[in-house]
Amino acid sequence: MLASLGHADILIRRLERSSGLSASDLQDLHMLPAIVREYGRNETISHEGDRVEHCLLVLEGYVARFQDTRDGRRQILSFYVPGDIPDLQTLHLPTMDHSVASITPATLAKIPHAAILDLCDRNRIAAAALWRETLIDASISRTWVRCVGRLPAHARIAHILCELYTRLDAVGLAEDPIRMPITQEQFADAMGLSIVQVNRTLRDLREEGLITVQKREMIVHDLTRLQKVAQFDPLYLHLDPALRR
Amino acid sequence: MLASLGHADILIRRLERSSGLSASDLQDLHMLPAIVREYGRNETISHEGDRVEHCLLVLEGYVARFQDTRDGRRQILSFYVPGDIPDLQTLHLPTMDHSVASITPATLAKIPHAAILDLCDRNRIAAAALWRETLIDASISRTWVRCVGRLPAHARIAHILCELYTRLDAVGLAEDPIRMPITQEQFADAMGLSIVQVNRTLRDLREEGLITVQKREMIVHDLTRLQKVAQFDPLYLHLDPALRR
DNA sequence: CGCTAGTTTGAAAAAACTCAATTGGCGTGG
DNA sequence: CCACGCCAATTGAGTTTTTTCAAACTAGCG
Repeated sequence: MLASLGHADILIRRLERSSGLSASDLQDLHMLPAIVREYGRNETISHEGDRVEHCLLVLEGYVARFQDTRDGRRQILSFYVPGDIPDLQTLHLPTMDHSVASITPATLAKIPHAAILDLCDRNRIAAAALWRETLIDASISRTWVRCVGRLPAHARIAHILCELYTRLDAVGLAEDPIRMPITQEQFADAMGLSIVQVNRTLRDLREEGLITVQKREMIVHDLTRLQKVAQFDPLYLHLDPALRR
Repeated sequence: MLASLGHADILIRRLERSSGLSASDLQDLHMLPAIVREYGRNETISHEGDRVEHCLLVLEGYVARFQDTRDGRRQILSFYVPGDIPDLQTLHLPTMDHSVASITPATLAKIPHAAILDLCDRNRIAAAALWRETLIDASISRTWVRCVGRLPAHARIAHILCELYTRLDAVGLAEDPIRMPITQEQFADAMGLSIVQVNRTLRDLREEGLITVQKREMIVHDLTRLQKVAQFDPLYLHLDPALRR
């Protein structure tokens, strides 16, 4: 179905928080048409090499971007939660340089590039907010480079946990205990580790009393200490209103 | 000195190629004021945590962005060559989430954010071109995540060589033999390896006849085979005009 | 000529990986 | 309701990759 979506609401709330804009600046977003679709777990939504003409807005569930290596290994490049647009860069780079997949059952809205570009022409403030979102996405990738390139396994795992916790918290989705529907294989593919290593690292973090895991739910017991282990500094998420222009 | 720079030329030429725009669309860029400054080798130009009000345009030399870890290790996040703007994201994220340093003697132009933002308001086409540049930068970071996270040492080194060669070639700077003024320590910090490992890997690549290194100059003998070792696909650099909108 | 920064090599240690087997949870079909 | 099967988590053991440490070597420069 093609509908003038109330689904813009989640995007508006997101941009209000992340860019510190008022809802009135973003009213135009309500005009964006979208096709809403549900996906099962582990469905590939778009492929590296595709030319796309829509952006994907996550409404529900978790989504990831990834690239594969020739020998069939996978590197997850980032996780996305409701309110995120995993492929916003396709607005100006319509050829996908990576793939997108659901990692839980998920609901996504497909919004035509043409509509977003048109909106950007009419509303500079919204345009700047969207540009800013792509810049934060880039900042997250840079920090992953540092994380994967220079941190030992236990710090990497702690880091991704801190990031997910902080990002979910920023959009009001961090219940406690926090649901963490990510498999150990996915953590491994995200942090450049083997499944076995992830498993042992999680055990260690458990034994140190930093987290508890039961039935896909993760309880962060000691965020401060977890951040210390992770060398986690939330600066790169650019969430702090005091640091905005 | 604050001057209406002819230094815009290098930027214009760059955006012409990368965005497929005509020089007339970009005439406005000549209006950008800039402070030109020279730096020595290994000078830190801006620091993580700084709030900045200018962007840096590389006119000459090589520049890198990096983050440090608590124990004093360093991760280089990307390299920049003439025509690049290493911190274009500060337009909308004025707090630096990483540092910038010269890795050779370098000349940079400092361009005030206000002037660029003003230009973007007046010239949509230039604005889109700049947005696009930040998106390519993000794409490069994502590919580095895959590279560092999932490729063995010899593929990582081959990959960064292919990337530098291709990017230099794209702006007409890839002479043959190509000058590669990057130390083994910098390769190590870029690819998440130890200096020793980089040295041994370069030796192996040399022994396989893929490259020659003498006096800081690197000759790529067999780009095709090097790309194969690296699993290098230039798609992520988004250089191909055929793939543009 | 001696200093420095960078490169190179050997050897031992550490981190992480692979392989292989087992366990546990959960949904489905009988 | 139970058994089966599947996917994910877990554990042990041996191997590989990469790191660390230490020392020698080299080239450029004042």
